[in-house]
Amino acid sequence: MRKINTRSFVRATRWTPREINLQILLNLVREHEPISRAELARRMKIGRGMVTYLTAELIAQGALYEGDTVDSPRGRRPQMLYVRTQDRLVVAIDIRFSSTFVMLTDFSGNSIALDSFDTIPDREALVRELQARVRRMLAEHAGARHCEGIGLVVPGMVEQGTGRVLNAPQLGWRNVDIRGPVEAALGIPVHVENAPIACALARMWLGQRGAAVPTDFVYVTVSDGIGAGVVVNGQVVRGQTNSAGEFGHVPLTADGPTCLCGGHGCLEVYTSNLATLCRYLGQDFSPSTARALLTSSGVTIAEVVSRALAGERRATDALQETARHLGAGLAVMIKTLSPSQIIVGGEITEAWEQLAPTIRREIGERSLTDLAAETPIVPELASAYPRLRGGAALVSAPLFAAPRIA
Amino acid sequence: MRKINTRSFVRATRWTPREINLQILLNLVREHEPISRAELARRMKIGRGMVTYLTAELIAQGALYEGDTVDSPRGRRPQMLYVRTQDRLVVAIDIRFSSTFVMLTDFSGNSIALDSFDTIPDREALVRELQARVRRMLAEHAGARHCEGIGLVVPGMVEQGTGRVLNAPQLGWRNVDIRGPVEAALGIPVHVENAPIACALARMWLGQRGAAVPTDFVYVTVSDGIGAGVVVNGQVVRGQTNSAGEFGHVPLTADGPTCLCGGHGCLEVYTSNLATLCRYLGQDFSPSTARALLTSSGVTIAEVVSRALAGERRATDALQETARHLGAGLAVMIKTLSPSQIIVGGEITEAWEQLAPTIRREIGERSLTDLAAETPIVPELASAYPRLRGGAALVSAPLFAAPRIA
DNA sequence: CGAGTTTGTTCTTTGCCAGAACATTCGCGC
DNA sequence: GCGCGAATGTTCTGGCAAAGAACAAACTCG
Repeated sequence: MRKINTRSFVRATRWTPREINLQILLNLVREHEPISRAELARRMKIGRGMVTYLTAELIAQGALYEGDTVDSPRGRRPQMLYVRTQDRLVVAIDIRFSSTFVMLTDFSGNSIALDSFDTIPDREALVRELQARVRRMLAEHAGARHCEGIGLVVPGMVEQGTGRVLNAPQLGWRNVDIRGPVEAALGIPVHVENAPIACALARMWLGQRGAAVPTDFVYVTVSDGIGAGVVVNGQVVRGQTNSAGEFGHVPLTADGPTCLCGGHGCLEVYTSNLATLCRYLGQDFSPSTARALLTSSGVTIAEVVSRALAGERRATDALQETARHLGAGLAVMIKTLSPSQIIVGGEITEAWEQLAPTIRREIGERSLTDLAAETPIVPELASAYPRLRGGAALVSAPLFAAPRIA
Repeated sequence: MRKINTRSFVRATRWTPREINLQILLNLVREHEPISRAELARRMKIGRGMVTYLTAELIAQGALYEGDTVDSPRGRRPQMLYVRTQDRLVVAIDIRFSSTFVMLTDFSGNSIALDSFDTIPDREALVRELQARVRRMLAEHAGARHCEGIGLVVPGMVEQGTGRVLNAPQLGWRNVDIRGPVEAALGIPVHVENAPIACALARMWLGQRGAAVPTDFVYVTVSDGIGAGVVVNGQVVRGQTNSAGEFGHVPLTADGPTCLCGGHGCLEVYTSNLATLCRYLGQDFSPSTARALLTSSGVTIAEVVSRALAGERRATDALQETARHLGAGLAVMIKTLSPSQIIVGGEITEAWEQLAPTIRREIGERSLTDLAAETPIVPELASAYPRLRGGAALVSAPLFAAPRIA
């Protein structure tokens, strides 16, 4: 049951049914390709004539294409339909504290080329560098294919609509327009999004064919901070001030270490990679000094994870402690949102086999119901480049989104 | 951007635009009544002819009615339209631990008659008592008007669709079908809902005319426990297992008092009315003994609140402590959901002037941004019977809800 | 009392869904 | 090789609702 917003509704016109049915058809093809017109007619419970009519428009638009006919037990051989994704390109850009990644993908998020460089603090220089690298990448790998958009992912709050980066502490950006300069430099439409939300969008829109796509889930990113992209009723939760999903600053205890946010005992001060590293080094976590300490020590989270996998006690202990607190944090998400699953991303997922039992136990101890305790917790490896896939989703998803009506 | 669920979509038919536009029109009349056809045409950006056509159907359905013509500076006098709510009745039932309330209202949630009795532990006897009281109430007050539904509100988890009460600890109900027996006893369709969600629905659907209706907010109920009804993107958040919104069991600190849920330091053990009362009596809170202690002492939360209003130091101190922890709890909601406002219901709101500064200060200390710190916190007095209004909303809201398409 | 203005109704046109009819293409059996 | 049945895909006609013009109604003002 959804309320109609009478201040910003979209009334139905004579073309509305067509818009809706075109989108349903496109999504059905996407999830069941290859699929014939007759099969689509059965699934949508409309006549085959209607399907011919609708597909003709989608083919003319370039959204679908016809493949070969295939064998069938009897009768005329059906002609299969596919979504045109392979020759429609996206450049996904992931700007992080230390490195910036650029990936060329198709509309399905399949990687074509990958590039990375040290993040340049000066913003104008960064845009120039991006311009050069994206142009080179397109020249070398695009061929005749067309790049239809750039999906830019940043570790921070992004204003919906304008694409303005409101606050990205790791980059030191406050109220920065990154979309404008990049769009001007490359002449391609740019979409900007917060990293955890982008990861969630990738899960929602670029999921495996045939896999049940969840409509209520949380994507938790464990890196220098803890972020979360929350999806409820098939839509991302942004909240009034674009700051929803800040589970990283939910306190686990009132008298814990001080966090950068000014609070005490935030989830983040126990479970971020910085916290895990400090623990590994035997140092108390202090948000102001952690970064300096770690650059001087030279140890990275990837190293701690691989040492834990190799069986080094100090590393496994540090990670177990992280897992304990992470479990407590995930329990809060389960209580407040009751998601159908939680996806965890970040370097520590490489050691998931060590972490999972501890996380599961902590959740079990804190769950209100047995069903809640069984909420699937799914790791996503950093090697799948979830942020970059999210960037691809930013560009390709609007093609498949439900039309905004009423 | 919303994803189309290809497993349970509703395709658009030839009548879909009509359905959508009828609902938009109905909602516009509701929020701007009295309103003329010409004004509706301007707001919907359609021709007046179309409005005549659509209103004719709504009038035939009995959803709208024509009022008198009114003066206008020049030209033909417009004929005003109204939503027919006054002669369409709802029986709202609120079953609580100690008392059960029955209210007869119209479709706008306006009270016509109110009745209450001690909650009967035996379920069959309770249903018989409800049957008798509802019948008497309808006989005495309904007149020629028709009761179109019963909205039943319970303090516990309710399964969407079946109306089954999965777990209501205060009533000792587990997996109870209350809808079936009441429907059978009275022959009127029954809708069952969890109390905090019902309160949120009342806010969303029975808000004041002309007032901006928020599409992202949280309704927090402070009573024997802490509950929350969460609305995101104009829809209630239920989650996978109908257990979303359990902010009452989010821990504020890891080593606090033990809660009934088995956790430690839950928001509920600091801020529920039981906790406040124990604090007032100078007793440590223990969930298992609290209820017995309070029945023996005979003090109620309403008394503590009135003593605080009278200036009794022990009472104001107890409430201030509650407000401090409640502020910490609300800060968690603001961080995770970024709502446009939080509504607080319960007896303690009578002392809101004492509580508000403390709550505001605690939220301010814990907010990530200035905007978040300014999130409006709005009290709703118990005298407004929010649960019963929620019961009314359960019946009347579906009439106004957006059609389910795509 | 007529001109001007606004409201509300009626009527025609246009576009899309719905469903029947038709064309196409295959396997199978004689 | 040819007819038949079956399934796919296309075309055509009908009906309904939106769009918008034309018209009727009702009021004010000079």
